[in-house]
Amino acid sequence: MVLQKRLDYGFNGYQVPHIPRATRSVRRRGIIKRKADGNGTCPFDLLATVAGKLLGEGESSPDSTGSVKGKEKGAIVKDEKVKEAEDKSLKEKSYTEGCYERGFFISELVSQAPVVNRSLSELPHVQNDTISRPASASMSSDCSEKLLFAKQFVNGESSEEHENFCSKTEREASGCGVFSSCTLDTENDKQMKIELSNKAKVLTDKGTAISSSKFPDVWDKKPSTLVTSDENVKLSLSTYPAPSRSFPVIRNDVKLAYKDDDENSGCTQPSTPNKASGAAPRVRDRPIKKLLASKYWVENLKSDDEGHANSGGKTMHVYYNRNIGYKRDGYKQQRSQRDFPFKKRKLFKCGSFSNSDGEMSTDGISSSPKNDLHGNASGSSKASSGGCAAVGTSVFSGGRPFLRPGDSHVKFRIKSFKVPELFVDIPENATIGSLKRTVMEAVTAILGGGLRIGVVFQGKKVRDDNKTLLQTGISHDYKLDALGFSLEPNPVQTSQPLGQDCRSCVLPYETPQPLTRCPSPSTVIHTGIHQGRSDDHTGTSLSTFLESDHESAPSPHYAALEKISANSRALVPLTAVNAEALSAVPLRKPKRSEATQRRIRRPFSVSEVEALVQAVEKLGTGRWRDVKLRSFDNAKHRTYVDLKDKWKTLVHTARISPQQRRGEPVPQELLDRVLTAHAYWSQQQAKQQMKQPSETYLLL
DNA sequence: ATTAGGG
DNA sequence: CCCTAAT
Repeated sequence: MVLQKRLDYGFNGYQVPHIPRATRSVRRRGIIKRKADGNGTCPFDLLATVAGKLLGEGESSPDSTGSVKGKEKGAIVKDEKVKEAEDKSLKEKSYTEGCYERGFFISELVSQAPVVNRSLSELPHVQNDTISRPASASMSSDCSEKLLFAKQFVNGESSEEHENFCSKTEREASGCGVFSSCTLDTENDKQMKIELSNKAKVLTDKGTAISSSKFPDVWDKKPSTLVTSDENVKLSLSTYPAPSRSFPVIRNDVKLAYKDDDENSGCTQPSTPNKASGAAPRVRDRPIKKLLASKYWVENLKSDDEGHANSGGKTMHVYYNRNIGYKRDGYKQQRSQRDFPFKKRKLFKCGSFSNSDGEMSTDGISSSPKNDLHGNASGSSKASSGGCAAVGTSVFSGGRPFLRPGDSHVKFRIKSFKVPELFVDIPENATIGSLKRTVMEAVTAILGGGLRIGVVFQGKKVRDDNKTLLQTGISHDYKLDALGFSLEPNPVQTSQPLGQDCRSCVLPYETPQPLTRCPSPSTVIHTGIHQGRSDDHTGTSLSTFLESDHESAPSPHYAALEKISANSRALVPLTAVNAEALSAVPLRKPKRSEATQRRIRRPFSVSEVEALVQAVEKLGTGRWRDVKLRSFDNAKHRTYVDLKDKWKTLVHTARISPQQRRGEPVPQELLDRVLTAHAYWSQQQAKQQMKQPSETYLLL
């Protein structure tokens, strides 16, 4: 499978109302960085894998020292940071939304197509359309192109299956695809192979099949039915293209409203109460520590597909990055999540996508230029253009490709995935390397975060993860109009219970002001429809959810398209407030990677500790500058902040058991002195406060 | 520039 | 150690 990553970077053409940047940009940058660093833990393996391989791995450029360092920290997730990052993503997205899309394309393989790596320009209208979008400068990263072949092995029942697509047997996809290698810039030739263990299933929105373990509570995993057959579905990237037809993909239009943390988002506060309420311990409810940072994606649905009254905006709280932070040690993370689901979940809670389906939009991109008939072209163009779409889609064609009789394998290649939104804001004087890193981080954040893979077949979404490819109709001999994969908001975040809370929170922001985000004529085209989201899923069980979704019903491509267009308009509105918030958020922060290197770590030696203790004993805590002058005046690298921090850690160290201490052991004697001194000075400090309550206390 | 704390 | 907020 090849990923052609198209990144538009919004510098040049994209005109955004300028808004003062947030002052805290620096910090955010840091956040982002960390996020980017994380690899590996994705909600869904497939996605995760892809993202990880494509984005994370191999990305470490030599120059990104900072990044590397960042990894050290990576293990530690900072909720706040994550949130912020996510928020940022959201902001960016909304920001960008409707204006142009950035795409991540996995190009479809055409069997005949000789060219492995296609330049964007080569892409069919749709893609081109996107690319050509005004204002968006598209950068195509040369991602390695890989072909993805899905191969379905015939199981013993194959004959039966052939006859009847709907075999009773349900297979689950137990395996996750593994991409052997995929790096953005390098190793273009590598192939990615996805193997689904026996009983491969089509992963649907539920995404349960895929690493459900990571999000245990979110989805109820159905007990998978295991088939003993040896059949495997293998998706491998191959280099040769398969003929594919494009099918129209429908994309939902989602409006994202971003709310800055600084403005106490309603979400934040409300959420807390909820938590207390004991509402379902869903992720969402979790109050986020600093909700402030949380952003929301607000989806304003004026009308659903059916033309229902607008459901109101849907709020999606997206925390794309949440995972990233944890990635570093997936093991731990997972464990922790299980043990303390909420804890980690917190991050997500607000990030849940309330949109009913969770699948926001799918963009269809037809691989072959020819298939316009079905409106593919239009559909695709719309999709692609629709910067507004919340989610990226991929299109690929299934090729009927090489099927040998008796060989029930389905081979297809994902031509591309679009990354919903990436907004890059980077100084002109930034280096290319930093730009790359920045983009990479953004992409990683998005992919690593709450995305899941959606499968669209013949114009309709395949929601049942338990279905086999055959049951779904995807067989080696299927007509292959279209098999599409889409990147969708991760359902996890959408836990029902939470949804309302978040939503309510969001509401304020959702002010229905028409925002002309997508001024370009193409806007209409861009807008996607909100698929399947007609009903409010809140409270709906997942399964129900799936069933209820009308989308599941096979619908003609074009029908879907129509819907899309209709809905699209409604979605557009964004609150001015939101806009500002967004604009205010610093999108990118190249700084850290380049200039601001983290200082090297310099553990305090025992002698230093001794000096510190002695100084503090005499001067007390709170006079770090004096301490510095007194005992570390020569140690240029020791700032008073360092000394303060060291004291802090010393106190902590002294309080924990020796077994828990790490690093060069500090003599117990010193630690005892630390505690003594700390206690003494703390007492002194307390006394001081008692003496001069000052006006401050009067208030009470 | 410092101080205090959270991360 | 970093990052911020508050002094």
